[in-house]
Amino acid sequence: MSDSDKKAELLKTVDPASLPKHFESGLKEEAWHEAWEKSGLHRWDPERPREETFVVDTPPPTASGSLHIGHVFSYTQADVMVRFKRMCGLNIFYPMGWDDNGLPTERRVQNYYHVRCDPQTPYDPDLKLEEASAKVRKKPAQMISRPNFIEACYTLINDDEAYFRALWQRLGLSVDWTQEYQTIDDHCRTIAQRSFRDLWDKKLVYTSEAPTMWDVDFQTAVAQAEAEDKPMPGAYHHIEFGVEGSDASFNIATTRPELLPACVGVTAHPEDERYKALFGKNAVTPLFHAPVPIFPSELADPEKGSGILMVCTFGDSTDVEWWRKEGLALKQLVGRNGRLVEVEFGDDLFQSLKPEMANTYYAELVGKNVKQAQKRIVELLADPEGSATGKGAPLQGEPEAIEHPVKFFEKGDRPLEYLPTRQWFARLLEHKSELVSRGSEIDWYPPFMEARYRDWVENLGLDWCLSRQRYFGVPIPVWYPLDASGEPDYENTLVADFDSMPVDPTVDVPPGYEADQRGQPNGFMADPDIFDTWFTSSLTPQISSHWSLDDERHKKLFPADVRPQAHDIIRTWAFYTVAKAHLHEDTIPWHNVMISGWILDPDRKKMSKSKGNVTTPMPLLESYGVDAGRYWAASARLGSDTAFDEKVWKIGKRLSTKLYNAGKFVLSQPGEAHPISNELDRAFIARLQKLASDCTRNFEAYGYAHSLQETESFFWTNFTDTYLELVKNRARAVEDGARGEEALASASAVASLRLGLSVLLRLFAPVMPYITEEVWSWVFAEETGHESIHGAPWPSEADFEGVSAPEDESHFDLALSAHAAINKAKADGEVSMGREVERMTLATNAATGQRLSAVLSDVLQAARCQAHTQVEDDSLEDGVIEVRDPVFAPKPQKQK
RNA sequence: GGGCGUGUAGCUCAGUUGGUUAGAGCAUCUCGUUUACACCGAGAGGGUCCGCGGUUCGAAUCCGUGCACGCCCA
Repeated sequence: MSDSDKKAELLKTVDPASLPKHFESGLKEEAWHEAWEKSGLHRWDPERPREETFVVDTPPPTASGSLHIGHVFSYTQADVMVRFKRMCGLNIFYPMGWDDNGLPTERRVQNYYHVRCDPQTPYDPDLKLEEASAKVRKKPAQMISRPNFIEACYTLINDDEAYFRALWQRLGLSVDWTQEYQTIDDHCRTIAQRSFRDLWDKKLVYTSEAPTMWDVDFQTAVAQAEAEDKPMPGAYHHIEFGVEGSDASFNIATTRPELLPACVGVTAHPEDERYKALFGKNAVTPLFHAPVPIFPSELADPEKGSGILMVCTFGDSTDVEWWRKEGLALKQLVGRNGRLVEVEFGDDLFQSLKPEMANTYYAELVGKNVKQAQKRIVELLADPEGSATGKGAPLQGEPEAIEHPVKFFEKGDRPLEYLPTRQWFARLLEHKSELVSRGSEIDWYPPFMEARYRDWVENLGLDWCLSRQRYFGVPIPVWYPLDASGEPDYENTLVADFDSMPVDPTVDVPPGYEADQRGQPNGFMADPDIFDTWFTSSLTPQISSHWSLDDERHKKLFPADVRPQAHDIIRTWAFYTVAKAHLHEDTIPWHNVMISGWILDPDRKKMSKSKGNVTTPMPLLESYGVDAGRYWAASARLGSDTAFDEKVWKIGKRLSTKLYNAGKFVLSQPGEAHPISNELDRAFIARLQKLASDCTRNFEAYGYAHSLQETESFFWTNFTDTYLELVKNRARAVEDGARGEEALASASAVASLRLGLSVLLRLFAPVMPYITEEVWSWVFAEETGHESIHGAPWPSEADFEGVSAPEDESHFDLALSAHAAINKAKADGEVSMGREVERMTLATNAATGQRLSAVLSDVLQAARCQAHTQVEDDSLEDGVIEVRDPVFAPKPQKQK
């Protein structure tokens, strides 16, 4: 034995017999999750500087929503990036929140317990609620007090959140669970209310009574971002109007005849010859005989209907525009509950040339909902008595059926109405261009998603309505003084002080007042409303950074590095978050946005509860293992919608199994530590090095899917199926008694296999945290001193420093080709790959033959070739190896 | 109607700045049990790269146009 041999360190190995036959994913997932929690691996270190920190602005899921496979998809994609950054040595700040305030929770509570909140009902401290049975659901909902309702909300969200938390932990999201929050908790209330106060001080919020989109079932205002168009069947009703002081008449076309009593004007295009003569005159409505002004407007489309139309308060957003611009009367017809309110024709507002007739007709409509009222008024319009001209029934012909877009609250069941109500707004319209440029300061992945953001901002038509007439949310921290007659004075709003927050204005008293002045003349009243949920969730970066509460922490965590989210909420969550950061601190909220695609069902349809095509994750995770699910999620590039395909989970599981087995083999090879010296080994390492640098480049551009694909393909085609087979015999030589040069060559193979495995495991680690951790723990944990692979360094130049470059990198491909050529010969001969080759001829051109000699011995050993002849055939192309006249040994007898 | 995206093997998807004969996995067929792995391996077949037109020595890739699908917005 030489001196160097004596000094050589014996490698730590694993005994394959001691390991279970298969990777037991369920058991191991639980065990590793516990280990990670215990070691604090995912914990943020507040002591390290900002430059070394990677801050994630995690989406707080709506815990009351249904859990489906799309969650696994997008949250995994974020976690894969986080795990990469952690291995790059960054101090990860990865919090988790629950978006539990607001309407989704209320709705779930209403359904689950079959209750409704009634602010007039007194609090019942002994109230016990149970999940409503089918029988109970048939009866009217139980009315409960506001505090009882809010208690019920808390009970339910805690259950829902526990369920989500369990999934996240199972999924292996490397979240720092010490940084958990709920958007309803006191901390978030404080941040949200302070946000309001800050905007108030900057004169960026205001209250006004203005027509606002209103959901008649939830009885709350909604913002532009929450409204969506749905195609609905409707019908043009052609109705004859008269002209005051003349025999003239014209027909308007409307889809909302029930708003005829609220008609406040008539308009047509200024260039429309048919109606030019009418501008400046008054029209007279049928049935109600109300005189209303006829005015020109560019917004009237001469091609649509008859080209002339009635303006009502309010049929749609254009009505609001005309009403504002022309200073028209406000005849509000639809009440907050969606029913037609009582009005009296003949007074100053509801003018009528025939008040008695008008009131008789209107009596048929009052109290009806919009749909019922429409049905009735169409009947009334068939009455010739109601005509404004005396020329017969006002309704001209049959209604003409059409399909047209109707605005709905995204969570609502009936069309939105426009109601003038007092609401709070944030000034966004005047900041549109700045918000567009903020968008371009952010790096979007994929880049085209920025266009979605920009389009939305550029098309904003309304300021942000941020008050909601609901219960379970953050209260608007505002009171109004009451004058001597007890009427609120909205001009002198009392906004809570920064330091007093969080406040509940329905309980707390504004500065300068006493509690007993609540509701009294010259006293005060609370604003009863809560914030739009987005008002709070647009502050997630500030909630995590403790904005306004801890400056030092805030500086370390804001702006964040990345916002992961899906593309459906660019107009809401992403947009409002950018707006808040801009308005509060004149900056962007994060430097990067990664936008996940959606999971569609196998027919490429959106998954939704109502369609019944939702896939739930737990059973899949149970049968394929978490790593397989993560593999599926990480196979999809950012931004691309993907049809759900269980096959991909199967492939993930196969990969996990292969890693387990390859790890078992490589790490069971005994030997001493020696450098990688063999040419084939060095050529392999050169390839590996290139792979590692490609993966790093891809990951840095959020191309985790590309990295995974390359790693997987390398692992299979350059490692397990080939390189590993080629060097297997050489690696085992030491066991078989090799000495001297042979022993060093053997050690080179073992070292190279181990380096290959170590690098590949780390490249896979962000995607498949469990199997890679398992294999890592056998040997590498101790050997490297990095107890967890997820705390080990991402593969870099440092891993390859001790390995000298091969003479010729292409030796690797050549060895693979030779191996493949012999395999093909065996396949053609219908013998097993393990069959010995007694003799064969290898044909190559001269140059290839020369190069082949550098790696031939491994190839021949792997192919179990006893004898061979090499011939030159210059008709063969470079790199091509042909096996000629192979003679296989007889099949060995089976041994008992 | 406007914007964005997608269209490649039976299926799910790669395909970089234009560059040999367009790839992978699954599925199919044939063969093979070998001491890491049968939750395996070897081999084979399978393509009008949505259509049309253009730029170019050369187009899945660039340009124009049409079609289909999805999403966002009117």
